[in-house]
Amino acid sequence: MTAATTATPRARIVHADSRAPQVLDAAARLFCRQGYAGTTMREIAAEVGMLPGSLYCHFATKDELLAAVYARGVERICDAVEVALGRHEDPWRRIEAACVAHLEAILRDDDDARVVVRVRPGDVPAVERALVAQRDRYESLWTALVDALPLPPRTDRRALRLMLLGALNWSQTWYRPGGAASPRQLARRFVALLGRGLHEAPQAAGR
Amino acid sequence: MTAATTATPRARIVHADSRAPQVLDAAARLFCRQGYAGTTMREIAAEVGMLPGSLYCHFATKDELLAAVYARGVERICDAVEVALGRHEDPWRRIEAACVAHLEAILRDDDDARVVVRVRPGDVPAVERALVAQRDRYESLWTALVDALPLPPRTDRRALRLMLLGALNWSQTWYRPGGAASPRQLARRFVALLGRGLHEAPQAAGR
Amino acid sequence: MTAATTATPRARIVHADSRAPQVLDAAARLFCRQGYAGTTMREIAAEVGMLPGSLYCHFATKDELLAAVYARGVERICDAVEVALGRHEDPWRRIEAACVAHLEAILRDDDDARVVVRVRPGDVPAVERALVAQRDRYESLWTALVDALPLPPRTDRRALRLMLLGALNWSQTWYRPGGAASPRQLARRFVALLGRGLHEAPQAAGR
Amino acid sequence: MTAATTATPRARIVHADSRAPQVLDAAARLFCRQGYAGTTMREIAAEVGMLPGSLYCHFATKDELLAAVYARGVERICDAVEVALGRHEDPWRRIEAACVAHLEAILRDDDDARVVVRVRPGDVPAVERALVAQRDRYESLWTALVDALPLPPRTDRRALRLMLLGALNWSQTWYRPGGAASPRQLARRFVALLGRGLHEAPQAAGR
DNA sequence: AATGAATGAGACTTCATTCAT
DNA sequence: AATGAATGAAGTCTCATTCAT
Repeated sequence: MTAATTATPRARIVHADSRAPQVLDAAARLFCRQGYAGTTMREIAAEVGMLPGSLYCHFATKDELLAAVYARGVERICDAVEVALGRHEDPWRRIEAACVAHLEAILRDDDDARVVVRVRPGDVPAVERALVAQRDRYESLWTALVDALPLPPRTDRRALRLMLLGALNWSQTWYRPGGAASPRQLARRFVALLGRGLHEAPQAAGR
Repeated sequence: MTAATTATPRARIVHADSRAPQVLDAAARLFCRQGYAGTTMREIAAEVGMLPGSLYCHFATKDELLAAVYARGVERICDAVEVALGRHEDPWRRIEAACVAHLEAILRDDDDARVVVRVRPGDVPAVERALVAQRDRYESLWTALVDALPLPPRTDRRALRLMLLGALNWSQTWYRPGGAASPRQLARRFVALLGRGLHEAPQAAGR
Repeated sequence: MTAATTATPRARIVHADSRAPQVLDAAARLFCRQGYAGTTMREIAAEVGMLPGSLYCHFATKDELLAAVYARGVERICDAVEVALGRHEDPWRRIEAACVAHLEAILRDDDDARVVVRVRPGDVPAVERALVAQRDRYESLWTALVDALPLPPRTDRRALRLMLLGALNWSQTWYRPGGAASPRQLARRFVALLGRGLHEAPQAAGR
Repeated sequence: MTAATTATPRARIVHADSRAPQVLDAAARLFCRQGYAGTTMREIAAEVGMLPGSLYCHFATKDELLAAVYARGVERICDAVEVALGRHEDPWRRIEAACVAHLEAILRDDDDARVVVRVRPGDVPAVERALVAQRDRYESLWTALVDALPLPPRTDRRALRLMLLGALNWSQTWYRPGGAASPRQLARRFVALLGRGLHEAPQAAGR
């Protein structure tokens, strides 16, 4: 943190009492609970205590509202991961930290982040490009992380990245808070499974 | 055996040309392309060349139509995996075969199977129970597969199962046919990544 | 009753096992419970254990089905009233007996009779004529009954008839079986109220 | 008091030209012409020159629209009767006035009032309670009116009330404007029939 | 006499969105 | 920035009815 301290809000010329953020919050909450197509503008408005028409003071269309939520979500995950990365230098430690941050973001109450995993860009053609671009920006970060790993020769790094992110993202499907493992533990176990190798040492059964 | 036997088992007044299967096909196609909420009964009907109301001769509600598609999908994946398993005895070979069968089912043109991965049961409360029950039936098969693996002591077998299935299922999100790797190759790479161990040092084991 | 005795059914050429009567029963039951517009052919069919299309083996349209029920209903009320009239000669006794018979018919389980009171002919233009004609046939009977009463000069006999029948018919709106008074009692009280005169004798308050 | 007062009490952003009343009018007109089940939202909308969906700006469901019409109807009848009662003190005069007011309300062009008699609450389960409650409110007024009558001992006052109201209400079934008697005349005749006593012998009393 | 599938119209209702105020 | 009313299209589903079998 630099000079600008807590009390002094950044001088954005947005009316201080704009309720756009509230709208985004509500939309995020509903999108990630019910999906995009399963959520109506009415519901979002009701959640904020507005009338449906009023939403259009802040966002031109439902699609754009999603895009805004999505952007915030990617931002949050990026931030979380970057903060986590800042604490480690070892490549395996770094990827583990990234997994923990990613999983915490998409499993906990950060609705924006969860939307990024929940909503398929292809379902909203009008903004598909924008969504994919944002998601790609984030995933390139993972490409770098995986590339930095010291791996056995001929390891398929792309498959590794996809496997890891896939496992993490899919967990949103079955994870329920208060379950056996916390997001942090879960992330670590996934990484451990990959790192250690599962073929029993002695048997070397292989093919 | 008299005259009226083999050819006409009991087809008497059965209207053999029910178009229910076509409806299921169309529904599966659209559900997995556009999602459940994003698909309309109108579209399904149009795809079969029926009027929307005619769909209700075969399925009482949209929800039930989904449930029927879903059931067929689980059936198909189960069958595919079981057939694949029949060819192997070694636990690692078996799980690899299951991964290949699973991935081929949910990435190729088997729309029913793809719907199982695409649609979240929680999005359709009216039939959530039914969907989850079917999916669970299938997943228990995986629990057995993972349990059969000879693994280092204290390996978290649940995490392993979730990781593997998660990675497979999520691939539906990004996979495009004609890509770099076929479903079969992809599945094998995922399994290989897990089996070998990626830490450089004791890379001795493996295939 | 003439020669044709009980065991020998009149030689109608209707197939003895026709289920048309069952259909009529079911239709009557539902029409008088839910009204005409509020009852569907599906419901009627289900009540008889048929499919909707099968109803059309017996009745060409829903309207005609109503007309048939209605006809049976008028028939039943007429019969009941005529039987009741057969037992009395005194005009007041006769009208009281008619009221009792009428009320018992439209309040008890005779669904056909109840439909006659429940359904407004005007709601079913296609058969309105037929319904009204049948109802009129019955009401002419009441005109005769009222005309036969020895009444004070200048009594409005038409108003009397309308009032009496109106009170009787409307009771279908509020009457619940098992209530304070039976249909028979109720009918008698109505007649008594009319016959006795309610102005208190001595006061002669009137206008 | 400053400038901005009297003329604009609080009308600020109130869109004064709501068409809800027009919708109610149209609904009442159609409900009492065709019955509740026999009337469609389309028809109502067309009658007001709206699109069907626009009706839902004002009423959440067809049922609620009926409830609103019904409420207005009860209100109107109550008002009419109470106004009529205000002019009389003699109990017989009062009940006669009530009958006249009631009958004029449900036979003339007050569609709201007519709906109250036309529609059976039991046909619309979702709002049955509300309708019955309103109707009961009105009928309690009649209980009081009848109780106030000086009647021969042991007269069944409940039967009297039901008979009178039944006769009045049922007249909606057969009455056609421009007929022999006006609603006012009809009501008076009904009351007269009850008051005088119709047995020939002691016809002394009366008007 | 009855079935099962389908029709075609239309039911009620909801959707995202617009716009004058 | 927000409202209340409205739009126009479309949503799921139901209706009476038809017809080959």
